[in-house]
Amino acid sequence: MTTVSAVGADSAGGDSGGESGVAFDGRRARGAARRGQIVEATLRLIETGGVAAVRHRAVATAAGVPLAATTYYFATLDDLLVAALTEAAGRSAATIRAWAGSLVPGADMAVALCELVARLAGPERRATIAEYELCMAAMRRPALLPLAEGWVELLVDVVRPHMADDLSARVLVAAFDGLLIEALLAVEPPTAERMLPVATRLLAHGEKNARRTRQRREAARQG
Amino acid sequence: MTTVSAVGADSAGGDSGGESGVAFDGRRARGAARRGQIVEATLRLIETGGVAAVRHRAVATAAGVPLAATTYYFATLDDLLVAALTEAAGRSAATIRAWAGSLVPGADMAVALCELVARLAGPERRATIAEYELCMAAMRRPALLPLAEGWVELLVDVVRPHMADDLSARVLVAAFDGLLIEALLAVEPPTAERMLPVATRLLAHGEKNARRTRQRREAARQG
DNA sequence: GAACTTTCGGGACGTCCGTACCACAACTAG
DNA sequence: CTAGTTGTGGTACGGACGTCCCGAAAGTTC
Repeated sequence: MTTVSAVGADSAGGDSGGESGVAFDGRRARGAARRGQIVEATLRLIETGGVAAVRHRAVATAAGVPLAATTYYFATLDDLLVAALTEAAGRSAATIRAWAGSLVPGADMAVALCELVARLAGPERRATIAEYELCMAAMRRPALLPLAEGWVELLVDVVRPHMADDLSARVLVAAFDGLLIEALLAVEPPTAERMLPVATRLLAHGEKNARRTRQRREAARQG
Repeated sequence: MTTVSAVGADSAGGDSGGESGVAFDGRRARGAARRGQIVEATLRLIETGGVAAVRHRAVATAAGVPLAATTYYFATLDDLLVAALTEAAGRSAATIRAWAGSLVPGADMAVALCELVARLAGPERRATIAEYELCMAAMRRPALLPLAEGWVELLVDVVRPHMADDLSARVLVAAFDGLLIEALLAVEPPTAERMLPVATRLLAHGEKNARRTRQRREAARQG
């Protein structure tokens, strides 16, 4: 819920004292909370209206704060988008992490992936589109591009422990991206069953290999 | 070059006469040309500044036409985006068609795909981003979504004659989409070689199968 | 208490936007 | 020729926008 922003206190002036930790300033605490409200409202706004709908006034209304609060915490609209992208990346990684964590060792990876994609393109379609829109926005802003790239790397890192090797993790993420964007472009989101044939082929790099590595991993876990 | 718009004459009033073909109205011809200029300028604008940069005034300046010309041919900005998306989809399909046509029967599909993706994410990066942005814009506009979905189907149709079967074509397009979006999100576009391992695994559905079908196809071509 | 920092919030400025209007030119049809 | 249609383009209007400013309030430190 709370924003774990990487930007920190940038618009604030400067630390008052030296290196001693500021005990606890109630003002800053409430300020951070409000900042989180604004970021969350921004994400909600992107979900309903796209990145184009992100304006100071709209964000202020959605967050229930006065107009000046948005310019106080985010000097420019780009800063606000940076914060939103960071937050969205974190949420997305959490989603994938939860999915990866619920994988059972013996199950078919393609089936699990299709279920994830179907969910992201169906019930959670709006949030997914918001994430992709933020990625697109990042392509045009050199400052945001590393963040978006790190997003992909984060996904790879999240699924890596559940895969046989590094390459398999990258293959899975690539297949995930390909399936997801096509599912998002469909007039009505495809079911997991409909995507399964494609996903199976995408992830079937000779099933023998995969099964052997899987068994090796399980053996290592038990031994 | 010329716009093959599906919208036709919508902002014009109505046909003057009955069903007889209008012989040749020089005004309409020049009007269509100007319309094409405007669409092309819009695409150029999207390449450099994104969909957000599409404004009547900016388009007019880029196309070298007065402001009123843009509102004359496209009643609203959305109409202009529809035309741009249609045009972009056509160009994209032409690119893929050219690529598919240059495939040699025995060559490695993964290598060819990586070269295509490297080109689209490297030298032609801006145009590719423009296409994806238009797709994203389509996700929010019910009127445009079928067009974007048709785009994906078009890609499948284009590569289908070069593939063993229907499923292979869909797999290829999905891998293409996944690789491309990740390549676009990289800070510097990856080389074809760097993507090759992932692409190879994505397209390797048991190499035996593929080789057998390929040989069958070649035999059918020669016999 | 005083002095200071931080947050708050109303308001205003200049700019750019979409769109509409309208007189006029180019052209065709009769 | 006249009448009618179609393209042209300068201009203007109401509104929304990003951003800045500055006084007030809340809170902290001494």
